[in-house]
Amino acid sequence: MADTDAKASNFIRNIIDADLAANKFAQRRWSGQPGPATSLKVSHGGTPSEIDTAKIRTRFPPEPNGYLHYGHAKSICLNFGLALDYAGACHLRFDDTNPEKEEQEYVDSIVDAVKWLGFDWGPNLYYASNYFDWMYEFAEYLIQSGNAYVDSQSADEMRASRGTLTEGGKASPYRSRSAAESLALFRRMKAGEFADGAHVLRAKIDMASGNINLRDPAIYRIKRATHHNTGDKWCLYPMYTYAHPIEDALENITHSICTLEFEDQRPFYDWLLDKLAEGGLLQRPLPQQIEFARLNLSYVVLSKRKLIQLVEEKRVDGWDDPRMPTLVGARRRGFTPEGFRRFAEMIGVAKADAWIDMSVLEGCMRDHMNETAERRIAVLDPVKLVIENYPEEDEELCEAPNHPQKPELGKRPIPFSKELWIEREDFAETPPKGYFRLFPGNTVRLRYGFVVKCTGCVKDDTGHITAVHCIYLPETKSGTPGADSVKVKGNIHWVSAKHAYAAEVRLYDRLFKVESPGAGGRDVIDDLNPESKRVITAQLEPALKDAQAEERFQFERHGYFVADRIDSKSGTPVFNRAVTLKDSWTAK
RNA sequence: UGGGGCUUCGCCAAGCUGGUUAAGGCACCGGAUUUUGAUUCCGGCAUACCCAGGUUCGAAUCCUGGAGCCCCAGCCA
Repeated sequence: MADTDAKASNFIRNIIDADLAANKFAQRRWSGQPGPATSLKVSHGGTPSEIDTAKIRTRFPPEPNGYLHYGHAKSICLNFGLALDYAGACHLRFDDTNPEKEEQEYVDSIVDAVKWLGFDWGPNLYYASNYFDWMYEFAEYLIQSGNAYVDSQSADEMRASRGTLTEGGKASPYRSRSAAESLALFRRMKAGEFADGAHVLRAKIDMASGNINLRDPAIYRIKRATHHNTGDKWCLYPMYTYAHPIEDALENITHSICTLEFEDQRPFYDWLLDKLAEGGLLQRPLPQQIEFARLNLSYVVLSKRKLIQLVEEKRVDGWDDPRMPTLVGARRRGFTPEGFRRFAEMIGVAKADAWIDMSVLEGCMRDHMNETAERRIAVLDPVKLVIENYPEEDEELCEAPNHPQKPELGKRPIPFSKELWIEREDFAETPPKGYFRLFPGNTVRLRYGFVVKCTGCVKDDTGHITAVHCIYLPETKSGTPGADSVKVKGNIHWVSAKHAYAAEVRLYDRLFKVESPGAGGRDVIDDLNPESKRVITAQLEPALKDAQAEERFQFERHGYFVADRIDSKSGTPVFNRAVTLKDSWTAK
């Protein structure tokens, strides 16, 4: 994955370049562990802290409350990619400050997903919840320095006095409470003396600010819930707004990259860290928050609420359904990590709201698998082809290259006999204009086999074609001197009927049939593509019987398929279609 | 005049410390190769940068005014 080509410029790289040119981070120290400035004077081992050797530090900070999706892939590639390019480090950090929503199951799946995408956080796997003690101490400092107070209004009262988008808010009657009184109350909150919601700790900033986030945001709330990591140690938990900047600072993050909706939060981010640095609690330079536009993909929904709906209403087969835009789903679908990385590179990073067409992602997957997937033959909609002049009991081997552009991947034998399966759509009794496959009187090559001439077809009482007939030209076998003695335009694939492996194949297509599912107030359910999943029994070349779970192939003239990692059994793989081949014929 | 942000080819996106023929990718359209109607290759593809004024020898880049779109009133993240 060593990318030597210059990366496309973007505004974040420009910021980093400027920071590095100014030597902004040269004196940062890092003891090897996250911690406040006070812990940096000497490291935990008792020796002086070292200069941070990571040129930059970024982080991917998911909340473990759901499965990662395509949108996260963009952020992961961005953060880890930047760290790689700049000889920095990227931390995987669980932003687990709300125990009511978070579960171990999700942290496990997130770890798997990031690994699967090909990234490595080394020793830098962290949990916000491990910083709760420091966050608490910092909060006491804020109270003592007059920058925070305990508010005893109800949630409703707080909302009412916060004002509106166009009018400032009014101060809480508790805003003028003395630091000593707030501190005492805060300690009692920690000790569990109050019911949930009875009090809240608020930063004291500016109730009249045009930016609502600066109107004394709540930073700690009482919440009795068992935390997946800290258990029942705490009954009050920090809010994201307060916790996130501190997490970044404790971890020496240089560039804290997040999505646009947090832009209004940045003034608070800076305010908080500045106050704490003033108090000697954090080292400077402080991390800086940088916002970029999140991924919007056509034909896809990425909102957690809607994804949950799909799963709960059983519109899909779970979170890892190959049609789901989750990373676990993508993996089962046969999408590749390289494809995602290519996609992230291709769409770039900017601040303008952009809609990327799903076909771009599909194209990236196609590109990558075109380079890497071995070719195999599969007949998805089989109809018999009977070779009239081929002896009944005979059979012979033909040879097929595993990759047309990579001879080093070798060849494999495929058996040939009198009765073959071919694709129903490769025969036409009356061919449309421009059609150059099988039709009465026409010759085509059976790919890697012989040239055959179509003699007609057989139908049942209802007019349904049950078999196609042809004669073969024995001297035209692929790889023999006479192979090219007969020129043909058409080239179709086939599988020997008596040697074929009949397998379950799932043909997946886009989950939604419209560009913006759920737009205009519609229920996303109404926009579901009824043909997003078709399960068929296909006739595959015998070699495919040995496919290993998660092995990917190009089924020639069809697309890219993967042996399902869950349902494949040894000797009986089941295949999922990841994406079709580009088709400029049926597109017409 | 609540606050913040965005607007460059069909889709992304460089460029924005003023002077380039306005990068690059994807898509698309030609043509060549091809035992995948795939791939690959070669060629084409913005006198134009949301609009209107202004400054300047010169503006996508600076100034003024305007338009459109997105985000914010959780004790969610």
